[in-house]
Amino acid sequence: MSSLFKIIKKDKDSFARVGEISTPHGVIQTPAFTPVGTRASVRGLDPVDLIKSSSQAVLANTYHLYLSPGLEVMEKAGGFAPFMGWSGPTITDSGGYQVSFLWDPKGTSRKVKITDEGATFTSHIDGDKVSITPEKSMQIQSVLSADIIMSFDQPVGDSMTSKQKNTAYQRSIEWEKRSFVEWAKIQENRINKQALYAVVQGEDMQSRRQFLEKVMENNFSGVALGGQVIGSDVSVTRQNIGFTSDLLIQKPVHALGLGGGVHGVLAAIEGGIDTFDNTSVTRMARTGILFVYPEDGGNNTNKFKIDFSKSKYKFDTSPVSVVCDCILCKRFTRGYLRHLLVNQEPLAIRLTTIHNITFINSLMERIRNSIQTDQFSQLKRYFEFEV
RNA sequence: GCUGAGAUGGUGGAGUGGUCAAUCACAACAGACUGUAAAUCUGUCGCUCGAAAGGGCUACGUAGGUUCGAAUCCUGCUCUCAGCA
Repeated sequence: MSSLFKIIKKDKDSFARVGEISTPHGVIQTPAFTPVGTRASVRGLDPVDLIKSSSQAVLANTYHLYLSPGLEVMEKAGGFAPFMGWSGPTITDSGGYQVSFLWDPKGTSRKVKITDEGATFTSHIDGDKVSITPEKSMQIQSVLSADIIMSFDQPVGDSMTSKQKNTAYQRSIEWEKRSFVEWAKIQENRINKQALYAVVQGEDMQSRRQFLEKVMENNFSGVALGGQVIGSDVSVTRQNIGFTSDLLIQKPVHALGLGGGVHGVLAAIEGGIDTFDNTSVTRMARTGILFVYPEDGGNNTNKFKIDFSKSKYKFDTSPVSVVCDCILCKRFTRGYLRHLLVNQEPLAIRLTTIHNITFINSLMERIRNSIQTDQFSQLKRYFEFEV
């Protein structure tokens, strides 16, 4: 298991590092972005699109795939990756986040009951009563068969009272311990061994560190940062991640749901993040908001994002980006893209999703190269990121 | 030409005497989007003054009329659509 992660080069000025995560399905060069394919599909893209946009791994979701199509289908397919035709490395989330946060986004009265045993909730698909425990999550994730899986936790939400937060911390530690035990048992009978990451909660550096020390009494393969918002506030991110990473020198660190765009990514990597997922990269793409480089008009003010559905791009014959080499930028104009977006042509989703994933992946490649050549600072300046 | 129906804001389409600057949808514009129930969600959407509360003005084809009061009732005109010739 110790061969899971190898650090190749450390940045001289920060916790950033270049490394390799070796999985049964290939190597992930880190730092890396892992696109989210919730239901065994990165919306709009097929596996060839993913490879062409330099994606190294795909993250799918326990909660969604458990509810539909269900374990029987997943079992027969041999996991979600073969099911979707993806042969590279994979990650699954544990379902903890969905169970806690996504049960009632529309105000309907779906109920989630969380006890020390686990979470019971109503399926958003057919109203069935479903329950997920730490053990169950491990069993499901074994069937989904990702290379890297997450322990089952109860995320700490901003709206919780301090008492609720405390309960969630304690419960998560317990749940993760149980996740670890179940995982260890399951792995004995698996051919392709899965790596298990502990999910670390925490509102500030202190609580995160305490949590980490506690949860790592079990020898998890890696660590995922969850709960607290990461990325969107650069200074908070720096403190949070930079602080904890000194305990994680040899473990791969994943950021669950890393926000904040280009600067959020830079801050997190500076803090020692090795991999991260994010849904807004692909979600924003679908609404026409695309990442652009400084050469294309990206700057600190627009956060390196431009909404190409705006009518001012109607007659624009230039490409989205002169730097990017994705199919959208190589073959089509901004005006054509706007046309596709405004008229809701399905092609728009594919092209914009390819672009945003390509952008983030190539940002990752630049970061890896810059760390290797001691030029990470220059890269940060290029993106107007305060060093 | 006759008969019938109708003309409402960028568009479709509610409203049939006061609570209508006018339901709603779409478009447009602005904003949000962290482990994806998100090709979603939120706001604005006649003009104008105001930070806001709120005020002023102009509006429901057009010209008149009835009424304390009309998008809503009456008459003329213009136009559109359907049926008959």
